[in-house]
Amino acid sequence: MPFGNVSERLQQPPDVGVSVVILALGAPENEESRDASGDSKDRTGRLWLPLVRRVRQPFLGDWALPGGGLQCGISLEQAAFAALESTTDMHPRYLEQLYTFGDPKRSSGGLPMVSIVYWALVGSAEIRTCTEGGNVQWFPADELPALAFDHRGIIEYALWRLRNKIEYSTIAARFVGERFTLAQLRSVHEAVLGRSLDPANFRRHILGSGELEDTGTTVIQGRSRPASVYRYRRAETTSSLFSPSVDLAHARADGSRVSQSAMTNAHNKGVS
Amino acid sequence: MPFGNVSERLQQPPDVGVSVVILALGAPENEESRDASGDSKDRTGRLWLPLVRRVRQPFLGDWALPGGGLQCGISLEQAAFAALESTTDMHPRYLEQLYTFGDPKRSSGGLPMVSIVYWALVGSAEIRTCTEGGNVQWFPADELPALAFDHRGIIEYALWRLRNKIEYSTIAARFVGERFTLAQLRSVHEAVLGRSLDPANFRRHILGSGELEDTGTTVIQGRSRPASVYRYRRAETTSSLFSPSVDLAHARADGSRVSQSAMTNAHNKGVS
DNA sequence: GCAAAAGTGTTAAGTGTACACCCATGC
DNA sequence: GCATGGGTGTACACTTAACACTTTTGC
Repeated sequence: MPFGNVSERLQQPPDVGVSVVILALGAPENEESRDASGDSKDRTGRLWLPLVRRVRQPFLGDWALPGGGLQCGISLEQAAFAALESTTDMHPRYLEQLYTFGDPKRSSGGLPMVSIVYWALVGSAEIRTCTEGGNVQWFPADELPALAFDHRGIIEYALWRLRNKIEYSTIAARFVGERFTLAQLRSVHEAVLGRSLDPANFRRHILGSGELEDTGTTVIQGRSRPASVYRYRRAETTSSLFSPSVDLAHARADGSRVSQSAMTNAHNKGVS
Repeated sequence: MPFGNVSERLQQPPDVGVSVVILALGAPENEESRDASGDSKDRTGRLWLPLVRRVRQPFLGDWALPGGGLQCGISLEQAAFAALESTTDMHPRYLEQLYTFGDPKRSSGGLPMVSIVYWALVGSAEIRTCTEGGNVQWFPADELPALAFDHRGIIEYALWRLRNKIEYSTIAARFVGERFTLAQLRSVHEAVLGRSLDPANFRRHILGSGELEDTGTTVIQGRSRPASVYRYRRAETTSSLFSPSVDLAHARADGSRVSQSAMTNAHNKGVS
């Protein structure tokens, strides 16, 4: 790592790092903002994300996205994966590149910095096992604290991308378990979109896509009629160059796939 | 710029550069592949792009995307702008970030390399003024030569993105002049999409979007009824963080805007 | 029985597509 | 007049959204 004063550094290429916007429906329960967030229904009905408190200037004390530097020999996806694991101890169930930010003004007086930003989704089950370190804390996506650099805008962009993508892809499955009822899947869509959806039309739309299959079993949720349990069909193996969402199989110790191409869909309209 | 052998370099962060996929309908006429491309209608009916011949290993002699290194003090967009101007002497009429490629395998034996890739559109008028240097040559997008690194896949991705985006945004205007007939605009769509469109439905669709306004003048194209001349409305000034397409005003000597937010459109479905 | 949620059916409105048709010009 | 492309009208298929209705459970 080269050192030098600011004027020397301006002659060189800027630092390049990888950051991750990690999104989940809910947050760990061993966390401080519990008292402010109401009951557990309020938790799982909103999007939450972990942030890291900065321990140096600039933006000392503000909150920032988890991230790390670039290294040779590993891919950008693996770098994002590592940044996610080192801060939250969780495995993402979806990971895709968001955008690369490099405007000199974004560092606000610090040294120039290029950030290759990924966004990740983690399932509700993984959140419970999350160990919360001293400088890592979860926040509701709609009640963010003071953020360092341009990270607030980056998070807004990730949320916008999630809202768009949930309408034409199967990423909602990353928030729930392998088996789920249509009501559970619908509540995910409602939490992300921020509005209620017609259960009848949601059913027809999601089943009509052919992505789901009935497992044959039913579960009783409340004091109502039992609901059929569905799962996503396998063989979403149409991965191609036109689907930059990453296959993390090679990056995971257990070798399980966490991301099938989520968007070779013809309805996809390009990132932005 | 640090030097060292390969094993030393593997300890350090990889090199980071900016590359550009430059697309146009047509190519300069002072160019060698003229004899192979047929008449001028064949030229303007297809997408062309300029490539640079590599003069060093790896991939010596193959063709590659124009690009350059990163510098502090300028934005990524400005770096892409500079790479475009230095190779083709042209001003882009549209410029947007495509994707950042960083897989270690993509260098194929060379040193690890991260490429922040942009894609650009240039108008037909600018192409004629293009000076073609010795190592720069234009190729049809559907007849590419041997390409270095993973640049073929990058170009395919850019073309896929263009085909998607032309259906819900106004980027087709970047290929034509400020004033145009609906037939001219339709021929752009047909060239990009690779299929013919119903003139009546195209008219209704494009006029129904409210983006065009009639200039009141007409032109006679062939031996047919005169066609009304349209232009895009001004005040596409809803630029926001959700529209990463770049405003190049600050990067242009004449100060004219070349890109208004081309996609705060609700139909946008995220990049990929 | 009653409440609540699962699941089905129906209908009106909107959208995309194919194609028939008229209009204005050059020849 | 005739051919050509500009421009309008229209019918049909399909999708979307709203909502009434039936079914199956807990209480």
